[in-house]
Amino acid sequence: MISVRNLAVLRAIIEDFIATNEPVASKSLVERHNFGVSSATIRNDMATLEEEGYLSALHTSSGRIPTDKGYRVFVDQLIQAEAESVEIKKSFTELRKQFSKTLDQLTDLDERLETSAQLLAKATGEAAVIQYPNMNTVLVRSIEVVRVSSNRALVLLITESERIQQHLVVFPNSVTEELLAIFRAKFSAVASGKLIDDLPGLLKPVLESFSPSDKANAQAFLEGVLLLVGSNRQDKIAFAGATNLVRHEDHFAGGLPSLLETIDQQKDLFAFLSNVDSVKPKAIIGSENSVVELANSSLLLSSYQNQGDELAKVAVVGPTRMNYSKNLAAVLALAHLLSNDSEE
Amino acid sequence: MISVRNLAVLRAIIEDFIATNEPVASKSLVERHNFGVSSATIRNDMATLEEEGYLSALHTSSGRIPTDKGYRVFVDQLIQAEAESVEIKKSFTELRKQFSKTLDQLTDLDERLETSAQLLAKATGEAAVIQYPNMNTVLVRSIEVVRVSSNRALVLLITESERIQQHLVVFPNSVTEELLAIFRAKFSAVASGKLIDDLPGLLKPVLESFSPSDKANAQAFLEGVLLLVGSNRQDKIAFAGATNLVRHEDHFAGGLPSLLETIDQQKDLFAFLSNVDSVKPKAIIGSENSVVELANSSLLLSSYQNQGDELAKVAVVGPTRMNYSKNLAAVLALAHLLSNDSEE
DNA sequence: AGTTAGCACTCTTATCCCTAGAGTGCCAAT
DNA sequence: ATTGGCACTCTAGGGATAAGAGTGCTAACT
Repeated sequence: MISVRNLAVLRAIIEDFIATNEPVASKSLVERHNFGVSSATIRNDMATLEEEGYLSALHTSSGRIPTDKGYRVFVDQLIQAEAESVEIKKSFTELRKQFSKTLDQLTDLDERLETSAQLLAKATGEAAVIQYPNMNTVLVRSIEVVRVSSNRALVLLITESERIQQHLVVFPNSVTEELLAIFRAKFSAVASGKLIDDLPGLLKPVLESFSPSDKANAQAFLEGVLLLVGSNRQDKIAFAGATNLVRHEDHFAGGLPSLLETIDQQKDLFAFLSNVDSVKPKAIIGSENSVVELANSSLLLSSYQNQGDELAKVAVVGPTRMNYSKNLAAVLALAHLLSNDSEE
Repeated sequence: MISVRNLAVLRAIIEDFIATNEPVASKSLVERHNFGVSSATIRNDMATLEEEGYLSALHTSSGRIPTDKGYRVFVDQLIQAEAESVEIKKSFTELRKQFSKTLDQLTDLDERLETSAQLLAKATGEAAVIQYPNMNTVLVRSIEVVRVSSNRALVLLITESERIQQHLVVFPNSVTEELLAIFRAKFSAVASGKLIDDLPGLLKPVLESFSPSDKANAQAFLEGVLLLVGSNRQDKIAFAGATNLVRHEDHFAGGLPSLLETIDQQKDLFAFLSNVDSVKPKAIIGSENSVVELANSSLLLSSYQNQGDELAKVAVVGPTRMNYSKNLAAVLALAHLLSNDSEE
């Protein structure tokens, strides 16, 4: 039923619509693209495409705009062709280089992800969402401590992927350098090489080995460590590019404020991203979206990994008429950088 | 020329205008406020206020809106009365409590200021800007180091105000724990008790004391420290609440994008804030503003201190018709929390 | 003197109506 | 299957008009 030219026309319409944000007319199509046929023929194609549900018209005598289903086949083609597309590949390597320039210097997890989101938002001109990594499969390298004052110290958790997190612990009693060194040695010895998730169970028994006089401080130390462990569990996301959403304000009929609130709450969005079961890049277009507030936006996402284990997702949020090909390259580039597979 | 009731009317008009964002009519004024006079009388008052430049009318038969000059006397009154105002005082203590709940746990400078900006933005419903503190008067307590891998270590700079900054240093050659301890000891000994600003000059000579084999690593260590010092000099600001600006989009006739860019660039805004020479809270209203992009917004700002030395400014950015009294309380509360005067 | 009622006057905003133009859908011809 | 041609539909924009909101002014009142 759908011919090759039909698809070409669909593709052209989507491209033009993304570029202009105006319903596309048969005449302007033949002007811009070389179909070698007249506008009347294109009109016939458009009619069949509309019958099949790939296009819709605002009213009888307006141009056509793509439906979600129309975007769907377009994006599917795009993702399919992603590996071969010279254009995407070029954009990918360029962005990868550009991103790594800023990212390579950052090791603090928060800073790294926050910056990543900002980079992605800037590169795409849309909003960017990055899930905090799932640390289930990451091993602890060591626990470190730095004394700040008589009763304060910074506790650091260092993983094999060299992500560093820290927390300032306030001790009930003053602590000496020596005591902190003992804390560090005992806890780090137990934690080293273990899964982050297992730390709570493993470290608690260590408490028993301290004399009553040190126990309160050791407890505070332990709580500091566990807080770092816990902070890996929060269903946190990094978000950037809110101002880009504003540019498309009119597109989000449901109301931008409610959309921003959903993002602020993080939980829903995090859960939603987690439930997308694809490791490969994927687009979720308009009405396909189960998060109501995103109903007339698109999500373009991919996942990043650690040694092949999926850590979390990277996504771009924008209007259904976003530039999928450009944004796909950006998402892939960032996902690649955040992954630890190709560690030098 | 300006009577007491004139001022009361001005005040009422401003309050109503802030609340409704509609030109205020004489009739609605007498309905909402108890002036005990008729609308005709109010009209006379409004006429004199307009003659004196406190009000303006969009067209002959519309209500009146405050001019920048009108806001000026209103805000001046407010700041004058700030100390006595029960309302502001109550709001102040409440917000202070609320802010401190989240802020007290944060010691990392970036995190602390970023969160502060977010809190302020949320409390005011406007955008918030916080200057990074001027570290000219802050003393270094110590330099610390944590080994992460054979050629990486986290270098930390701890100040007397217990602000902590860190940076991951990558060494050209691998380093042992012992060597790092020596680095730490030598550099920290020199830096301790000194002004941050003086570190570059003081630390460079230390390099000479290392054997040629260690020099490259020591150099990397030093560069890490200096980078931390340098990051205090960047004219950096923390910003939050961009989405709140969007709500007032129509108000920023000059264009929101350019405003956001100015904020993104940071430099201009930082310089501008630095040049405001008031330690006391201050409002900068609309056209008084020398930063063009802020020309039709207001800035409500105060400064925070360390032992009486001004560190930097805290500000709220919003439309000229923002809620000055509420926002003043919030700015004061945050400035108070960021100050180190009342250190426990 | 200051205040007030009353009314004419002004300007905006909404609504209706109309027309020009863009674009399609379809038919008959190729 | 494609195309030129043309009727048909719907929108966007431009007056024109009417209703309503609000002021400014005058003359009367306290």
